Amino acid sequence: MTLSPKTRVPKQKRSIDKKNRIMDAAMALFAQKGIHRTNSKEIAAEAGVAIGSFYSYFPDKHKLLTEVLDSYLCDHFDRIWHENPAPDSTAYDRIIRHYMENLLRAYDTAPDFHRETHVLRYSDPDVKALYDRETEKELKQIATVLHQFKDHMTVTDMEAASVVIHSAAENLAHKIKFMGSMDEHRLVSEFTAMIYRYLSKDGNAGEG
Amino acid sequence: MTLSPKTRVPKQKRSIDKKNRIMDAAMALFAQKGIHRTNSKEIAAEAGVAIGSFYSYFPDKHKLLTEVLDSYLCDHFDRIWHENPAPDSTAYDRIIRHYMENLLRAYDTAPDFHRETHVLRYSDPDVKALYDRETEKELKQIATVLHQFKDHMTVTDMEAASVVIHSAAENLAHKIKFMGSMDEHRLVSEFTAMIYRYLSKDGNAGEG
Amino acid sequence: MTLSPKTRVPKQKRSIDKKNRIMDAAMALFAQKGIHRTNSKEIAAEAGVAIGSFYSYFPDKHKLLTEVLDSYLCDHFDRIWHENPAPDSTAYDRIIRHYMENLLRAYDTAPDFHRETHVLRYSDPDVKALYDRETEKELKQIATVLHQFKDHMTVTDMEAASVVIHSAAENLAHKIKFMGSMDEHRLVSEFTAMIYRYLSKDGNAGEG
Amino acid sequence: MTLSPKTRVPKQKRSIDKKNRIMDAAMALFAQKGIHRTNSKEIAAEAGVAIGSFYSYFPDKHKLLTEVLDSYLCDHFDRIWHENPAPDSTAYDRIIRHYMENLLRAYDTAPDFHRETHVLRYSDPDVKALYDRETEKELKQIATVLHQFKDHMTVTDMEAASVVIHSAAENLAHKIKFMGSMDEHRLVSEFTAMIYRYLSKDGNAGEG
DNA sequence: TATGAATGAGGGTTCATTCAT
DNA sequence: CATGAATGAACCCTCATTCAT
Repeated sequence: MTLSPKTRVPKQKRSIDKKNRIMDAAMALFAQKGIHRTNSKEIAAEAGVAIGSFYSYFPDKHKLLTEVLDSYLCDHFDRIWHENPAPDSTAYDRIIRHYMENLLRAYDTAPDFHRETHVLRYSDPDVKALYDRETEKELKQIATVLHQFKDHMTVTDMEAASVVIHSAAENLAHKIKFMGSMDEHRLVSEFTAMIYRYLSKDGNAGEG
Repeated sequence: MTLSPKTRVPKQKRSIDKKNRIMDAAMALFAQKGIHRTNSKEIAAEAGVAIGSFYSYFPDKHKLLTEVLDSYLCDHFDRIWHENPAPDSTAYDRIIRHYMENLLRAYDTAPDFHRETHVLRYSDPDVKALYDRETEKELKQIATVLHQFKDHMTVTDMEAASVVIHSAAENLAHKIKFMGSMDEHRLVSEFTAMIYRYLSKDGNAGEG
Repeated sequence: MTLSPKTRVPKQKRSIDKKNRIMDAAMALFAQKGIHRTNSKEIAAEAGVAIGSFYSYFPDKHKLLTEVLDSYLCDHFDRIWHENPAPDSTAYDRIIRHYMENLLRAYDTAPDFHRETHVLRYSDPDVKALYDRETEKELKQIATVLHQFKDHMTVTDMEAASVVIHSAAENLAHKIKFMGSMDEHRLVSEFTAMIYRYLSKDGNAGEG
Repeated sequence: MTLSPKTRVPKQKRSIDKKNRIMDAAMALFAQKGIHRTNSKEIAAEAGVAIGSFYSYFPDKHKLLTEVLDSYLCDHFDRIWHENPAPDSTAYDRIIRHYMENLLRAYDTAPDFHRETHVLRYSDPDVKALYDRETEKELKQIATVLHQFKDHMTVTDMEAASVVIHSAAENLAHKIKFMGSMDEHRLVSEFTAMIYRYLSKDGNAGEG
């Protein structure tokens, strides 16, 4: 009886389920068929919901996308950094490899969805904003780790270093997960080597 | 890095016949307004051509896109590798920096078009094929350069190294050119440092 | 023009029960946003009532409209004829001017609502029926007044005269209240002159 | 081959026919079923045209309406003032009656369409603009006529007089043509009497 | 060969009304 | 009786592509 906002704010369990059903259906279809090859009617049908319900939970198709993406990216971040914590070790190469492996595993939840939204990053301001937020969070984490080892490192511009490392890792993950580039194991090893030698004061030691 | 500096056939200023006029118009509009916000009528109008002519030169809109992209990527490759040949030097860091700078300059011709097509790479098989071909060419170039200096390098899996380097460079270029990430100069320096230390047998020397 | 000055039952401030709250809300929104730009959910929300309740008081949106209009038109009539009784005078021009002024004042209660429903008169049979009833009442009043002064008048077809006068007055009111036509005062004076000379046996006397 | 405007400007005979077919179909349907009960597909179907053609001639449904109305109102004006010129007489009442009769006849072309658009006058700015222009033209004509007879008239505020007369005539026409009010002949006579006595210096003469 | 009028499937969104809780 | 989630027909409009001229 309060002056209701235009889109329903689900309060009852049944409703929350429904909103989630729509989001799940959307995520699945976006991944399967691509985002702009999926229309709102299909999403509603896949969720087992009338088209009218769709529009009572989301003001439009685009807002649905950003809500799904928002939720996905939060999960994604947690999977990289919280689900499987880094080994408490001074073997930096272990930490680097662990990071890259976690990153790759994080993509396994919904690689197609990630790919489909990632491409919108460059053309859709709302999607860009969400990815930028995610990138900021990632950069902060990387910078924190770099800081811990700063006495053993040659790098001085930590901020730039974070960007370069993040950028390299991200695109490598995309090559592996989106394009099936080469053997994953070989690339992880090479990436680990690259970052290790880049950071390490004496470039020779390492895993093996 | 002396690979055939054969003069690049200038593909710009080719507004000679109708087909080329259409391709130029498409490229301009795709860059300006985005690929799926540009419709075939607009392209024909911009090219000063009837919509019917459009369809006598291209079976459909998608084929137009791939032809334009094909031509663009050939140019792009030449701009990176042939337009401004690498210094004949053993100062590897110079060569690395030179590569990254050339790469960034190559994007300046049509950054918006590059961005717009790049995103389709992940969802459109034909676009993917063209980018894959381009990537193959790039990897071969990088591998060739690595080979020249293999005695001064720690790296053994050259193929993996090429992928990792290319991947890092490409994404950094995208961050800089598509997203306006940080200061270009700082990132180029940091990238150079990363690759240099990664490859170099003794990780300490370098530019400065 | 002394027709029963029985005190008008104040229909405003009737926000007592749900049904009245809904009717008030509807009237306000119809006026504010236009009738077909107002949907049933908004009315329910504005009334602080569930949409389900709406439909337990009114079989459909259209019935709500006609009930609101019915009530409004009764008010409207009272405001013209009972609220501010005509001067007991033989100066006919005074009486004419008084009528027109009362009419204009009556519109001030809810000009936007009046305008919005008035237009439906021509396309909606139920709305037409209500307005026709209202018009009948008005015509009767005008005829009664004309009758009182029949000895001083040239007019013989009183029924036709009533229609012509009512019609002129009504449309002038709409021009003034709905369209902001010209200066109200000038038009009222000119209308008074027109009707006065039309009715009066010697066309020259009058107010000034 | 000129940079084409978004909606087709018909140049060939066939196209002009088509645009006219659409406008005629729209006018017929608007009259028959009401403006907002007529959808664009129906109009296209009635005109024997694909929905896509509809939208190549008109940017949207609303523009179609205003174009049809524009054309209709120009016709309407001509029918009142040019088709059947007023008698060259000094019998003012003849002129008044002639005006009212012409006005009524003008409505006979498309009374339902007139009614349907007239109601939008109060809520649609573009429709209002067209009707306002029409009203201006009418007022000018009336003022011109009044001017011709100014020596025989009592009225001094000609502008206000024009508005009052036009307003009375218009609404009377609506009552007669839209609502079937009373006998047309009686009302025309009474209207003629009213205006004649209103204007005439000695209020007694006249037709009969 | 060139033209541009014509096509119509398809997409996003609204809202009056119902009915299970 | 009150609630508000659910429904789905209906609407407006776009645009890749065809084909008669």
